[in-house]
This record gives sequence, C-alpha cells and structure tokens, in this order.
Amino acid sequence: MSLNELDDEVAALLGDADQRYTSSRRRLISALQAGGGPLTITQIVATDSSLPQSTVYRNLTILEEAGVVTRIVTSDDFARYELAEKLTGHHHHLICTACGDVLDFSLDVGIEATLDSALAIAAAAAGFTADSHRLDLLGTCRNCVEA
Amino acid sequence: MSLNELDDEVAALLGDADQRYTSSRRRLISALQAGGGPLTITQIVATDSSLPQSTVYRNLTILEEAGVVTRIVTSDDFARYELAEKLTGHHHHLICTACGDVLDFSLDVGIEATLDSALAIAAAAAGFTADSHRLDLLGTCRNCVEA
DNA sequence: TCGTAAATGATACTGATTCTCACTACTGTT
DNA sequence: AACAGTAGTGAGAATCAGTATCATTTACGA
Repeated sequence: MSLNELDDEVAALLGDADQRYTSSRRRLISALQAGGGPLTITQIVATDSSLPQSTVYRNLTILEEAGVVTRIVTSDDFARYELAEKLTGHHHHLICTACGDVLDFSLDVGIEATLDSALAIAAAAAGFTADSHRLDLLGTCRNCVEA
Repeated sequence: MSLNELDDEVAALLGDADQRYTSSRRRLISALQAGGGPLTITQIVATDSSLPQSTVYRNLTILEEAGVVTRIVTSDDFARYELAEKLTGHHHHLICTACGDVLDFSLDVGIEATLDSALAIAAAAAGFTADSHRLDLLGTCRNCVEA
C-alpha cells in the first residue's frame, strides 16, 4: 500500500469514527509506517520529537478504537503500536526476549488456512466465538545473538 | 500429573534455583493448579486470602525464574500466571476480549509439528533464534456471548 | 540449642499510562 | 470574513499495577 493509499484508508477509518485526520495523527501514522514493526511510545517520540507524549498516548488510543492501529503487548513494560492488519496484511511477530524488539513475519497461506480451521474447531469445542488469532515466535534477534 | 508428582517437580526446580519450597509457595502452586487457566494476582489472593499481595508478587517472580510458572500478558492491565508448560504440557490460550478471562486449549500434534517447521523456516530467514511459540485465539467466551 | 541465612509482609516507592483543563485550531453558517 | 460551536492539543497532575525496602519471623545446618 502506497503512502497515499494508506492516507486515504486512514482518513476513511477516522471519518467512520467521527474523528479528524489532524496533523499530529498524520505524523503518528507516518512514524509507524517508517518503523518497520511495532513501536513503543518512547520510540515514536524519539522518531518525531515534535510529538508530545500526551498527544501520542491519546491519539494512539483513538486510532486503535478507529481500527487504524493495533496495540501489541509483550512481556516487557512497554506497549507497542503498529498499523492494523487491515492496512498491512496479516502477519506475525518475532519477539526478542533479550532486548524486547519486535519484528514482523508472514507464514505460507496454506499453513494459515490449516491453522484457522484447527482453531475454529478448538474454539467451538470451548463455546468460544473466535475473532482472530495471534501467533508470536519468542527467541533472540540477530543483534542480541551476536552480543 | 498428580498433585504429588507436581509437588516433587516443583521442589526439584526450586532446589535447582537454590530456593526453598515454603508454605506460601505451596499454597501459590495449589491455587494455580486449581485455577484451570492463567490467574491474575487479584484472583490468586481472592482464592487464598491468607496470601498477602506482596508475598504473591515476590514469589511469582521467583517461581518464574525457577521455571515453575509462566507470566502471561494479554491486552488488559493485569498480568496472569500459570504453571509452566514443562509441568502442564504445551497448550494455547483462548482470550476473551470482553472480560479478559483466559482459557487453555490444545491443538492436534500434527498441526503443531507443521507449525513448528514453518516457524523454524521463518525464524531462520530473519536471523532469529527461536525458543518457543505463542498462539492465542482472541474472541468472546461463552459467558460474555450470552451476556 | 544456637547462629546464620532466607522468607515474610506491611508499607513506601516507581514509572507507564490516563486524566484534567485551559487554550488553540478547525468547520460550517450567515 | 467574523462568529459560534465543537474537536484537538499538551503540560502537568493523578492513578495504580508492580517493585523495593526493611524490621520481624521462620527454617536449616552444625
């Protein structure tokens, strides 16, 4: 998705939620797109220091409610945000247990399909209504292995 | 695993970590086993009110370092703990996005194997050293669907 | 039994996140 | 183009799950 298409899509989603696509929110989206993976609030503010922390927190909450971004929680103390799968496509995360960094990766479509049907069966057995799945790989990233 | 076998295993793991298997820790393990899924600190204290909160926090940290329990973080504000997979076997979680509750489920061994090999390939491609995977199903539990 | 080290638990503290609120910037109307 | 009304902003205060402190208690080994 090009930056323009992304912008249009974000504008539409915000419009549906009766929210404006303000300059702060544009800069936030732009920082997230440049990030190449989920970012912490600290990373976002470091990327674009014109964004005050309170604005980042507030707008990420609004963007999440509008379905534009997704909040990712790992085991460390910092929440991370990335563009929603609606915008970037379905993917998973490599979570480094040493430094906390998170990278994206995708699986073969066939495997996703196999998984989805197995999960649907398991969910039904528990009387659970499934919305989505979340698959993360925990380990050590290239940088931390070398260190 | 019976309660006695579990006790022996926990005692061994704590011994390896130069930690004692004290009465507080026994009660903690017992509460976690009775829980049938990951529990929050609040739930643990509610289950066994003789356990002070600070002791629960401290001992869960120690038990996690000893490999006896695992800390689970979902999107709500409360960490949850469950017995480590070493003790209960590999499994996954159904996470209710309405009430935050977490239930256990398992997948067919064949599907786990397929998944593991696909993940190994993806990890290698990213220069990532994989330790384990985490697969959760997000949705609405039976109670919340009815409500 | 004694001495030492570990565990306990009430309480104080920390820090990520959320809330508050006076101020600013839009948007649509006349 | 000025106006009124509404939404967004951002600095600082408040919140609260989780962690650290430390005097007291408990348990192990000699």
